[in-house]
Amino acid sequence: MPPTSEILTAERILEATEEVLRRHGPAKATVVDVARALGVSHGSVYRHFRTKAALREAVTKRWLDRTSERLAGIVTAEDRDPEQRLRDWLAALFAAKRHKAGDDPELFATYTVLVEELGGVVREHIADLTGQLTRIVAAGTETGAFRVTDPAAAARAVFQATGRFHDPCYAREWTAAGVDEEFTAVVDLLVRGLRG
Amino acid sequence: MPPTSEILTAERILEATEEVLRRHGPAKATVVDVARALGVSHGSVYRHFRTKAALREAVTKRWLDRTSERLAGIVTAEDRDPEQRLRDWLAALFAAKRHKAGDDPELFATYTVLVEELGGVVREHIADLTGQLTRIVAAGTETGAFRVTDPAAAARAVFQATGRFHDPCYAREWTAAGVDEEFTAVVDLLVRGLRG
DNA sequence: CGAATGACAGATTTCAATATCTGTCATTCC
DNA sequence: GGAATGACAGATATTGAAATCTGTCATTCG
Repeated sequence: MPPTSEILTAERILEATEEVLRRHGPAKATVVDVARALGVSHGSVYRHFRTKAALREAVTKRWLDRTSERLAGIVTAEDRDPEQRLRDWLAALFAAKRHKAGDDPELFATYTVLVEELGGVVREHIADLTGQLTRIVAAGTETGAFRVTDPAAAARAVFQATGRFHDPCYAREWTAAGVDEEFTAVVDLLVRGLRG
Repeated sequence: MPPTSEILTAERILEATEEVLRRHGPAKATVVDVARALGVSHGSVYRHFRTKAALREAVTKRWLDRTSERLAGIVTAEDRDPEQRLRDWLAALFAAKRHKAGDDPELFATYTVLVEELGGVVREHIADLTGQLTRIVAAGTETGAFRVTDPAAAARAVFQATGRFHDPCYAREWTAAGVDEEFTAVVDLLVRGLRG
């Protein structure tokens, strides 16, 4: 019944790590804490993750991937035209980030710190997201809804132009009044630009 | 001849403050340091600025205003059409920020920290900048170059959508390869959107 | 035999004492 | 008399010794 009796897997370590991060924050969360939470020695944790940095990286990647997976469904939603899919996707990204930031601010702040120290993981995540966006823009180009010469470049521009609504450095402004109108204004402007 | 012989003015205190900030950084710069640099007692500094926070605010406002003033000239450049003026203005804003960040990274980092703790000053500065943008967008609406219903809202959207190229939180990416192409891609997309 | 342990060295963090700073104001100086 | 000073109380920052953590590895355990 105690977790001690179960087999120690990487996944269980990641779960415990997230819990420790939520409790202690990024600065004070230690590998020893994680081991304590699992009822094992810290040496056992090092069997699954070579360094503390690797553990932090893995748990952050896991967290970012949860968002990517949610959005992936919108890319292939054939029941909506590309323009609507683009709007849905951007709105879903904004909503996902805003909920993460609003529901558990401690954990969000924690991951924001982690994300800053993990350049590679973030670049990969952003490449993943702009890849999804590219597929939507390309679909719109094919149907004639959008008129762009380079869907990938356009997707990158759209992603960067909406940074205010998904980049953690703006998180504190996501609760301000009127932010939804601002979001709509930016997205409308971008969609008009894509239509050419 | 020594600065001690000159009259102690708010401006001289602000100059000394900027120098102290450049040398010591935002965390270690003290009012005593400023007074020492001027060869006066720290009590004299408090005659001109009620608190340390007020001094930091004044020096930051001065720094931000230097950028606003440079850009104001572009708003009224009658020899260029509104679309070109918009492109010029955004490029000038990006160039100004990028140079500030590149030429004196220490001081830029310092002011970035100050800006973060001074919500009011920044809001005012942003209102100033979006006000300038609004005048350009409104001019374009009058000539028919742009088709927007609310120039102020459109200006705000353009400002927010270009955040990646003027918000200090992205400063570290302004030296990356390809950032100029990214800037052009975003501005092109926005201009197309304004043309409707 | 492979998984887990815990003692260990060196690096990092904590904590409490010590020093410095902020902001005030009675006094000095010109 | 108005500007400047410097002593002062309370708040904040620095410092270095002690505690904790990271990462390794010889040993134990099942």
